[in-house]
Amino acid sequence: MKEVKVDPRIRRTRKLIMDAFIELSSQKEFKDITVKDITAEAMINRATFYYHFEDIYDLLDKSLSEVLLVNLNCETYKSSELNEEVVSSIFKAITEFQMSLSTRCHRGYEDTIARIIREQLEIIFYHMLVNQRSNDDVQTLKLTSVMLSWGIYGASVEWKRSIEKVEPEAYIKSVLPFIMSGIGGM
Amino acid sequence: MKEVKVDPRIRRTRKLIMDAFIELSSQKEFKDITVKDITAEAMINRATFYYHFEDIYDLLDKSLSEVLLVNLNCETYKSSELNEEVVSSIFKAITEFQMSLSTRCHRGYEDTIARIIREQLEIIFYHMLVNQRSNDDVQTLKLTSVMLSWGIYGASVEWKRSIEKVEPEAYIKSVLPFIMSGIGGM
DNA sequence: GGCGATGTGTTGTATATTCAACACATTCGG
DNA sequence: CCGAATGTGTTGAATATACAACACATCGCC
Repeated sequence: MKEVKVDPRIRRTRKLIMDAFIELSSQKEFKDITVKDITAEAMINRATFYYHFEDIYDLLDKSLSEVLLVNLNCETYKSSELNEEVVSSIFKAITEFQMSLSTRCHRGYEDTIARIIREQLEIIFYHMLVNQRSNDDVQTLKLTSVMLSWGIYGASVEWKRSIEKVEPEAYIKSVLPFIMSGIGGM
Repeated sequence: MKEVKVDPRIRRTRKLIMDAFIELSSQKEFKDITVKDITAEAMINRATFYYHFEDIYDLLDKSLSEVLLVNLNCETYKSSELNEEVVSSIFKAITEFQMSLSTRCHRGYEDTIARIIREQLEIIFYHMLVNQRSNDDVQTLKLTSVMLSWGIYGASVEWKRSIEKVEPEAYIKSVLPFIMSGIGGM
C-alpha cells in the first residue's frame, strides 16, 4: 500500500533542508532568507538544494504542505469516512496549523499558505468522497471537494479573525448540519 | 595551519556513525553491538560503514580517541608550554574521560582504552616537547613522551582505584615536582 | 552431523552529493 | 554612470553513498 522505496540519502537531505528552513523561519522573515542561508544551516551544498527544490518558493510550498499533513494525517486520511466528527477534527487541525504559523514569520505570504491549505484539503476530501460515493460522477466529486476545501478554509480565516477565541470544535459545530445535509437539511 | 578540506559528506557520515555508536554504547555492552545495529541507528548503509572503518574495533578506537581529544584539545594542545599547570589539567581531563567511560559499558576492553589514552597523550607530549626543547635529540624526546604518557595514565588508574575521591588536581599535585625536575628536584 | 538464522566483510553498479566555474540579475556606494 | 558585492540558477566532472548480491564464519537447535 505504502510503496516507500525512497533513497535514504534523499530523505536525509530533504529533512536537513526543511529543518534548516523551519529553524531560519523562526529567526527572520521569509523574504530575508536566502538559499545560501538554508544550505549553510543544513550543511549541504547549494547545488544539492536545487536538486530537490525548484527554488525557495517551492521549498516554502513543500515545507508547509508537509507540516500541514503531519497535523492532519494520523486521524483522518485513513479513516476515509467523511462524517461530522472527521470534518470537525480537520477543522481543528487547520486552526492549529494556522496558529503555529503565526509564531513564525511568513507575513506577506498569506495567499500562498491559503492555497497550500486548500490544495491539501481538496486532496483529502476527494479521497474520502471517492471511497464512500464511488458511483457518483468524478467531476461532481471533484467540484464538491473544491467547494468543501474553500469553505472550510474560509471558516478557519473567519475563526482566526474573531475576537473571542472559541474552541474550533465549538465554532464549526453549528454549520456541520449544513455541510452534511446542505441547505435543505438545516 | 589547519588544512581542513574534508568532504562534508564524510564529516556528516562519520558523525552519524559515531553518534549512533555512542548512543548504542549507553544501551548495551560493546560485545553485543553489531555493525548492523550501528548502521540502522545511524540510518546509513552497511557498506558505507566499511568505507570509513575497518571494523567495529576500528570504530571503537577512533570514537574513544575523538572523545578524548575533545576533552583535551581546547586548553592544552595549542598552548604548547609543558608546565605544571598544563600537566595538571591534562590529568584532570584524563580522569574525567575515564569517569565518563564508566557510565557506558566497555567492560573487558580496558586494555584498548588504556592504549588509546596513552597514544593520544604521547602525541600531545611529544608535540609540546618538540616546541620547547627543539635542540634535544628526537629519540630522547620520543622516549620521554612515552614515559610521561605511561606515567600519567598509571596515575589516573591509581586515582580511579583509590577509595576516597580526592580532586584530580590535588591528587597529582604532589608528584608535579618530580615530573618537572626529576628525582633530584624533589 | 547438518541446517537455518545471523553476522562479517567485499564487490560492481546506480545514484546522490560535492565542487568549481559560469552567466545573469540586483543592490549599493563612490 | 560604473564597479564591487551579493544572490540566483545551471552545468560537468569527481567523489561518496546506496543497494543487491556474494562468500564465509559462527551459533543454536533438532
